[in-house]
Amino acid sequence: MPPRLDPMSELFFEVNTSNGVPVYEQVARQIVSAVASGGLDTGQMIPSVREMAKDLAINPNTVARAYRQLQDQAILETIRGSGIAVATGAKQKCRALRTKFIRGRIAGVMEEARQSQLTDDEIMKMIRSEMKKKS
Amino acid sequence: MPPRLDPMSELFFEVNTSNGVPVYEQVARQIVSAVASGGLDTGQMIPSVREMAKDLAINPNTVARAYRQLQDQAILETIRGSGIAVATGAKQKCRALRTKFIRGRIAGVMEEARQSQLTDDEIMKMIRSEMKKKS
DNA sequence: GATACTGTACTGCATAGATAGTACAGAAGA
DNA sequence: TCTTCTGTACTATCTATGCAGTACAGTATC
Repeated sequence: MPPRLDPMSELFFEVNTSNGVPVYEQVARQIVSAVASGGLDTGQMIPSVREMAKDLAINPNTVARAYRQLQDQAILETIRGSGIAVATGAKQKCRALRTKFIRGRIAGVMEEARQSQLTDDEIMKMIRSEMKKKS
Repeated sequence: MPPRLDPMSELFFEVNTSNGVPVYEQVARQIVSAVASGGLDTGQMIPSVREMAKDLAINPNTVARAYRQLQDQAILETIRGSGIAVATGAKQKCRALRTKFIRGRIAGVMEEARQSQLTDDEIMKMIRSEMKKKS
């Protein structure tokens, strides 16, 4: 069995408690991204609930909730008494999830922009300008 | 004084109670968009709290909250006993608000996409594809 | 076997949003 | 003047959500 991952040495998880996004969602999402990008491989043990909670300065239950959500999607699997590992076939699922999630966000913004009666040109201008800012 | 606007005849307000966005926010946002786009002009009386509530099948207090929020921003002004009208200079304010809001949304999605370790190319591909879908 | 670690279930608390009800002040219109 | 409409204020309640704290069950390790 692969050694457990040191949460802060290789991955750079962080939570923002003031942006409205539930903390457990942020944790789950970052795990999905890490698996999708290859930062976490199948079979790899992830940090324990308590360890992750300590490092992120959040409640263990919040971490457990994120893990459970990913378990329900068969992305993580529990080895009781030992820990939680990345499940077989998780990478493909996570890539699909990531795409679906971001596409959903984009669609949401498009819908809001449409309701605001902005033209496609105006929207694209804003997008390009924000994308420049980012990099 | 201009006649009060019939809420459903000229504007097409609608609320979605299952998308997580507070109803009062949706109402306020649609008014801002209407003013920004010229659907509502300065001096125009908007539907009364009770009328709007009835048409949208929501609580009058929820409508009042949306109106109050816009009053605080000097976009609407109260004429006690008569109703609420679009304030002077509201159009410019609303255009600025709308832009700020949508830009913020776009920036949020960009940030999420970055955290998901997607490249700018991948993001742009998704955006173009979603924009096609929309129209 | 004892200890220390795993995950997990359960309960309670705090907050935010929406609703409902009531009451009040001011203006329009018959 | 009287009625009816406006907005506004205030309180209470219900619900959903997020999070913290505690306790419990199973496994690894010495």
